[in-house]
Amino acid sequence: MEASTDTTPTNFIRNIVKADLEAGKHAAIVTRFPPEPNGFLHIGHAKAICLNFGLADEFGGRTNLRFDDTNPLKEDEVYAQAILDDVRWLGFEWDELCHASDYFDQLYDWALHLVREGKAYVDSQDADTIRARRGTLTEPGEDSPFRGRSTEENLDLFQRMKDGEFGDGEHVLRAKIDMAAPNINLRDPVMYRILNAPHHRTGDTWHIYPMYDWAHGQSDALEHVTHSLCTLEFEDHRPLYDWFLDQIPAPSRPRQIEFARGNLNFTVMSKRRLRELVEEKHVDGWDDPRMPTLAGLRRRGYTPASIRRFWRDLGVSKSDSIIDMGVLENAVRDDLNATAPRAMAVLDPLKVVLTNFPEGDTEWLEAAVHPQQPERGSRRVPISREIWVERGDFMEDPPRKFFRLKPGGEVRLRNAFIIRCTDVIKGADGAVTELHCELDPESRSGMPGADRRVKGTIHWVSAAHGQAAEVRLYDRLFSVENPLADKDSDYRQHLNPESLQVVENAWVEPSVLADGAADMHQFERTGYFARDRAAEQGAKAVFNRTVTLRDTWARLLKERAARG
RNA sequence: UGGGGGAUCGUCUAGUGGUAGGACUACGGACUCUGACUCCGUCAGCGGGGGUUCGAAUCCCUCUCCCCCAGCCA
Repeated sequence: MEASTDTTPTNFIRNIVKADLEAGKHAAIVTRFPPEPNGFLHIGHAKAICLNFGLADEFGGRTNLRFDDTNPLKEDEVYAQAILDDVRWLGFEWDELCHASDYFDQLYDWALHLVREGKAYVDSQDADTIRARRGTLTEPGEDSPFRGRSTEENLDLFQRMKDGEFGDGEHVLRAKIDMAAPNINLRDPVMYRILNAPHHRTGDTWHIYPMYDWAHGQSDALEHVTHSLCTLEFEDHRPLYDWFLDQIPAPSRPRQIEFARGNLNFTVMSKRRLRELVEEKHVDGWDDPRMPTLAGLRRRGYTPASIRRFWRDLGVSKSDSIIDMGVLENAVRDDLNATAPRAMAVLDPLKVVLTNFPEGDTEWLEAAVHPQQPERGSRRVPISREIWVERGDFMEDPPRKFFRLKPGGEVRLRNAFIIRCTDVIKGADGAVTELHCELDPESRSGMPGADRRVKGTIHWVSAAHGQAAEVRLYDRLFSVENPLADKDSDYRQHLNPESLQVVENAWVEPSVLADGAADMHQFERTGYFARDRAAEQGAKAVFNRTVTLRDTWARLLKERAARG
């Protein structure tokens, strides 16, 4: 995984763990990652994954992957499978694979215990009534008329709830705590609801299902989890978490610690909204490369290492944050810059005829797989009389400091020769259709004359050898930083209509599609690209642009334009 | 106006009484057969007001702003 020389930045949770270990509270820590299998994991989940697994790795502890599968109405096996895949892809392996549903029997027994102790009762009010009587943020709730039921009656009713004698919603089991508690979670929270629905793992066995609060802490205790890490919104559930643990003969005593979610700008990060985007076809599935899901990022070309490093570098705290997407992009660039083999691809082709290159000839040039890592060897790149260059690399009437091709100007063809533009050919509409250039044979890469310096270097692909490819360019999914900020408009209104741009006729050099070629490349000067085999229909290769390279020139132009 | 949290460079984050540090971004420069990378340098911050103290991001008071909670969701 990470190089051992990397130092782990500390944070308040790590400090707690360290202190607990030093104090001898635990022989070893146990953490857990507890997703509900009701959707795909996103980059925010990766924070929790890295935190939990990272802590256990660092301190020699264990981490369980536990499916919090207490609501059969929302859950599905396909999500569970996707979650497993994503966690493994991220680079982590769990010690035990657990399910809250594994504990349904134990939970039921403990609930019986609470009933017998007079700490839980069957409430037969309907949902609306329960809600109405819960009180408000400022007013206390009122006791249910069923709150005083006898233990015998509670036991009988609860048994029959379990046996499936009732319809959905007819009764619930509630903890008897305090209807006037200022913390609403303590106003006799529901422990079980009747759901006559099959569960993806327990089938038709159960007609009642435990609520989150009644399942989570107990599951932690059963697994001997020492540090139960969750996000901030559960902070005011902690008193309840502790209360439930106090009522049962728990086999261990876990501690809940909350940290802030990591939000990214220009996207949304709730499963509910991501599901909407998928179901309403605003994107092409959970693994659409524009999605912040791990499946989407993977398809986009993000590497596990870059995501791990991203979260490690950001740290963990309790303050709300919105992380700039640029930070994530920078993390992949960094990783890919070191690992991705280089190649040339032309996305917006303009034909160049090398007038003094013999017709029908092919010359094979040597080009480094990675210029900073000569040990990775070289690839062979063919050139012929006609080549493609990037349309944007030529300007007939260029601005100041334009180092690329212009009439009469010289530029180096990356890995090849210096050429001079001698003619600009235009179509009837005045648009440039073709360039005639003369190459300087002395300036060939690797030859004595190669050290002649020209200011610009551009990439190219031999027209006779280039492979046709489709390239998909991505921009941010939303056009505003925080799509949820405006309470008056729906976040979907802020979807960026230009988040996907399909380039049908790009050309890539042959090495990119050769046998055994990597799926990940840096197309020099344009960005990092991931082969998307799943998207390929016929023979044509498809590439997703993971991220662009930093482009100081483009930024300069933008600034100039802004200044007028 | 109930309860629970939070506020430190643009962003993320260290720092519980002793010169406010790092990372990313931005900016300037060097290098360059990728206007990339790398290297060097620069800018930039303790929400406000009081108080305690020789000394306060840190302790006290007060104000402001932000987030979460009234699912038989998690």
